[in-house]
Amino acid sequence: MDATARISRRSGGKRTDIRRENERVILQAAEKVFAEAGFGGATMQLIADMAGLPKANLHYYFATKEDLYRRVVRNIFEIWLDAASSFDAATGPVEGIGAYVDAKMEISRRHPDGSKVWASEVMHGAPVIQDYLETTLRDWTAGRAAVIQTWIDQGKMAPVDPRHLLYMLWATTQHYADFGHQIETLNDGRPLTERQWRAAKDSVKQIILRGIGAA
Amino acid sequence: MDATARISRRSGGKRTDIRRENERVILQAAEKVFAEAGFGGATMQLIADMAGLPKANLHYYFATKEDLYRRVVRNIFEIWLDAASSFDAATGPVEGIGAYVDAKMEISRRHPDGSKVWASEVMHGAPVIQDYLETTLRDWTAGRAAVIQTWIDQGKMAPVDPRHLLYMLWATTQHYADFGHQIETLNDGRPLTERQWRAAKDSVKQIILRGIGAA
DNA sequence: TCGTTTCCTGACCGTATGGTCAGAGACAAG
DNA sequence: CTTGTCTCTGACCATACGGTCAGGAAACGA
Repeated sequence: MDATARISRRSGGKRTDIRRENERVILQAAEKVFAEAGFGGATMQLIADMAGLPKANLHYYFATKEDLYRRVVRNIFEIWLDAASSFDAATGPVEGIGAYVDAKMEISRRHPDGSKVWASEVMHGAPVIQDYLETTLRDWTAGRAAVIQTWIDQGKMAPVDPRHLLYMLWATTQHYADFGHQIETLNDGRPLTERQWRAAKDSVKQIILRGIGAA
Repeated sequence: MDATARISRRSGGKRTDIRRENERVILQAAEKVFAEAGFGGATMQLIADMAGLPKANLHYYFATKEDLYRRVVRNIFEIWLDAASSFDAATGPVEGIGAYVDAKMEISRRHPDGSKVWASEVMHGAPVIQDYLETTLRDWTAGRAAVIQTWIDQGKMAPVDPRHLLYMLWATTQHYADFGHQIETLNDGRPLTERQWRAAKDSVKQIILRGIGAA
């Protein structure tokens, strides 16, 4: 790499900034629109309006609607994978699962749109991220299931099927994002308060940890 | 109602049969297509092809795509309300919640498409069934929460927030329908067997019932 | 300043979609 | 057979959509 290339690629470069900033704005708008309307219901025009850019400009950064969608889905997937680290550092179920629930509940709270896009994608048969399910997610799941199994073997929790436990963790935490509208309606039309979010986390942790005989 | 009208409206009448049968076929096809593609991605042509009818015929029975969609959503909602009866006849959490989980898991297994359509609808802000959420579902939820509270007061289970418990029941059971594709992928690409479904039900019941101190 | 690359966008295009409609066909009642 | 009602459908229409493109504007390096 020569000096010229190094300079033109430096992260603070104006060119780079423009591209990065616009991609960020577009991805953010796209996440929202895909979450609200689904892939089929979303339109490039709607995303463009929400991003404050002409539609043709979107196609300059993302060749097709599907490319844009793919990026949105991968983004949320990576956020979730990060939350997995909660699991690793732990020495037992109370610590590990507790931290994992906290992390995933926080994601449901902070990134409800991304969660909905992911849910939608999987519900429709995962047309664009099937390979991720079969590789990354499969490996991740096998790894955590093994960890849970060792906890069981060590007598740190009751013998439960690790996979069904994982499904329950995913379902319960993501429910607060995917079905947030329903929860809000049942909460007299008001979003959960800080206090209520804490109660939700505590309830989930309490029931599950006690349910697996770890608390 | 005079004799003529009575005859022409009798349930076995040929005219009535044609209408009912065609509506049934259309609704069945629509449920599948809406589940697979979402409201925006579904097309009347696709539904027509799946139902084996010309597109114009669909518009004879259902004026608009939205009318058809509305009917599909209400159908699954009523199926779920029926499952609620499991709750009522019970005298305690083990019996009541156990039966409710069984009923909802069975629905996830038998009507995964309906479940997906419902999930999609709620995720997108419940544009067509918001009134149902605010009336029927709100009442139902309040009623069951009260039942759970009495069980707590009677010492039949630990003090947990009834609402978060209900959310967990909904989330966990519906997960097996809505994320069925993901579960199948993690099950080496094979659908859950009869045995595995039983294991799933048992795991869910075991963790939750124990988690609320009822088992 | 000049040349080059990147960025931007109004106007445009082919296609697919939801929906309409006139009229044909099926059936029952008198 | 006649009349009236319900069922059916090919052909059609206006619109909206994803995507393209030519060419202008802006940002650089030299």
